[in-house]
Formats: sequence, structure tokens, C-alpha cells
Amino acid sequence: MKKAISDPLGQPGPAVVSDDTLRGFIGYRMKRAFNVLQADLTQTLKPFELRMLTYTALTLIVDNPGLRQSQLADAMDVERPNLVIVIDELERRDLIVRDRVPTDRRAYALRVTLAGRQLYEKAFAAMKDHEKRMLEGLDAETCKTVIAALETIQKHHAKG
Amino acid sequence: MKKAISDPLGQPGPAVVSDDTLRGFIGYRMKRAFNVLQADLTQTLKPFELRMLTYTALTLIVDNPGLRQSQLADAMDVERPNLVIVIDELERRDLIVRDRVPTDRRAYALRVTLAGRQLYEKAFAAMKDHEKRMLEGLDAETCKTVIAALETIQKHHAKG
DNA sequence: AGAAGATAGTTATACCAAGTACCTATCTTT
DNA sequence: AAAGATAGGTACTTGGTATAACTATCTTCT
Repeated sequence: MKKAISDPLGQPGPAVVSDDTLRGFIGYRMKRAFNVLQADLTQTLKPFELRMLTYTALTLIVDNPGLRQSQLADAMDVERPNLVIVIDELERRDLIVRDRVPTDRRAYALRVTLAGRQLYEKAFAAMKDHEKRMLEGLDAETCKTVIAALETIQKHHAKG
Repeated sequence: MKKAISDPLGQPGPAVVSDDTLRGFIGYRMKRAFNVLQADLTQTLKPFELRMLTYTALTLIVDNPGLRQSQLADAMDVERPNLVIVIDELERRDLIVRDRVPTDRRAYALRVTLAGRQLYEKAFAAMKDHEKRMLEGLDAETCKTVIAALETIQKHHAKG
């Protein structure tokens, strides 16, 4: 039930807190929307013991078999050191393997295992449901506009 | 300059990493867009030694003088414990004060100081520039659509 | 009035995300 | 063969978020 902020017994402070100034910033809106999205996403992936980062990595490995860790780090926009623990975790759970690259003994070729692919398929289905939940109340046209705008914002200021 | 991923000497891994599957998720787009936005925002606020959280808190205190910490926590969608260190920091820098509420000795009424307001005004101007940068390339109609969509996503799944 | 329960702020703690500095092993270039 | 670049990794730091539990007050109910 609603908090009785304006309850005269509840006394001090403004009856209702205004965030009008902040709402003038797109970042404020994005943060708040992303927070609720991420909360739902976390719950969505919990049954598979995946987080956003591990799911993202798993997906990119499924779609790009044999890619190297540095390529994955670039694609995910994370620093190489931070990717290591993600890959460690996926490998420890036997969802992926680090194959040595014969022609470059520094590099690993990342590949999904059978178990990894099976988990991925289930998680993907759950993510599709999550996506549907998130976009409830938005028509297709609006979605396209939003997606294009997000891409514009991202690409326009992407680090060179 | 561009990484020569497809350089035949650079050898292994896919020539180009595809993220088509992930791009089917609005969350992926939002995260990436928000990441670049936050990077710019962090730089924007750095001269004032403010972070997104401290700027947000300062703004809400300026706009809602006398509000209590719990109201601020609610408005910011952060847990009360996490707000404490934010308020501590603003108070330590003499940007705000914690006034005791005479009618409820448990509560604090938060108010901006003169120094706080002056810093706020400067930061606000910088934030307006930041906002303009972020929305470069998007017309007003698109902005409205995006903002409405973000609000729909947020409100629809707001924690009751 | 007095006990029971709620609320405001706080402390301590934990986890995850993100970033930097630096190291080793290998590859490339000259 | 030496110098520099690259792949992956270790160690460490910071920041955001979350929960449990504590103290002090306030409210409610009998």
C-alpha cells in the first residue's frame, strides 16, 4: 500500500518529494529504467546461476565460436582483467572451454560445451520472456525508436 | 586507429565478432548506452567532486528543503543504509546540513548550505551541457518518445 | 500509564561491477 | 638477437547495491 507521506501525523518534510529537475535529465530516466530492468533480469537468470555478464559472455561465445578473450573483452566493453573471472567461472562450470590456439600460444579460443549450449538455450528462452515483460505497454514503433535512439547515444560517444 | 582483427597475420578468432543476438535485447542496448552516458557524466561532475549519487541527492535537497533521509532514500530508490554515506559526504563538505526535527527527534531535515547551493548551480550548468551532448543527433520528438518509454518501463515494474 | 510494535537513522558486512598497475609468456619487427 | 607489442593473468582499489541487526525514538493499544 501507498506510503502516507502526506499524513499530517507523520509530520515533517515536504508532503511529496519533487524530482522535476532530475527528470529533465535523460540519464536519470535511463538509470531508473535500467535499474528495474536489471532487477528483473537478475531474477530471470538466477535459476541458471548466470548474471548479466556471464550470460552476455556465454551468448557471444555461442555466436562466435573460437573467439579470443581479448576479442570478447572488446565486444563486451569490459577490461581484460575483469573478463578473466567471468571466463574462469564459465569454464569452472564446464559451460565453455579454453582451447589453445596452435598458431599463437598466448591466445585461447573460447568455445561452448554441450552443457553450455543447453544451459544457454534455456536461459535464452527465459530472457525472451523477460524481454516481453520489459516491453509490455510499448508498441513496436516505439520500441524501434527507442532502440535507434539508444544506439545513437552509444555510438556517438563510443570510445575510439 | 582501428584494430586489424581481420589481419591474416593476426590469425585466430572470427574476423568480426557478432553481437546480433544480444542486440535483440533492449537491456543490452540500454546498458551500453548508459555506460557511455555515465562515463561522460562522471567526467562532467568530476570538477565538482560529485558523483551521480551525490549530485542526485544534492539536487533533491535543493528542490525539497527539509526533506528527511528516508524520503530522500525513497525518492532515489536506494536503500537507507547506502544513503547514509552519501549524506555523510555532502555534510562533511559543508554542502548540506542535517537539521534536527524538533517534533521527531529521530529524524533529520536535510537542507542545502550556501556553499552547497553555489556548487549545485555550477554543477547544474555543466549537467545541462552534458545533457545536450548526450542528445546530439536526436530530435525533440524522438527524445519525448524515449523519455516516455523509459518511464513506462520503470513505472510498470516499480517495486510496490 | 505501560507494553508492544513501528519508524529514523546507523553500523557492519557482503557481493558484484569496473578500473589500474604490473607481471609472464609469447609473438613481431628490425 | 634485441626491442617492442600483444594475450592472458594477478593483485588491488573504488563504487553501487543489498541485507541483517542495532539504538533511539515515536505510535498504538490496552
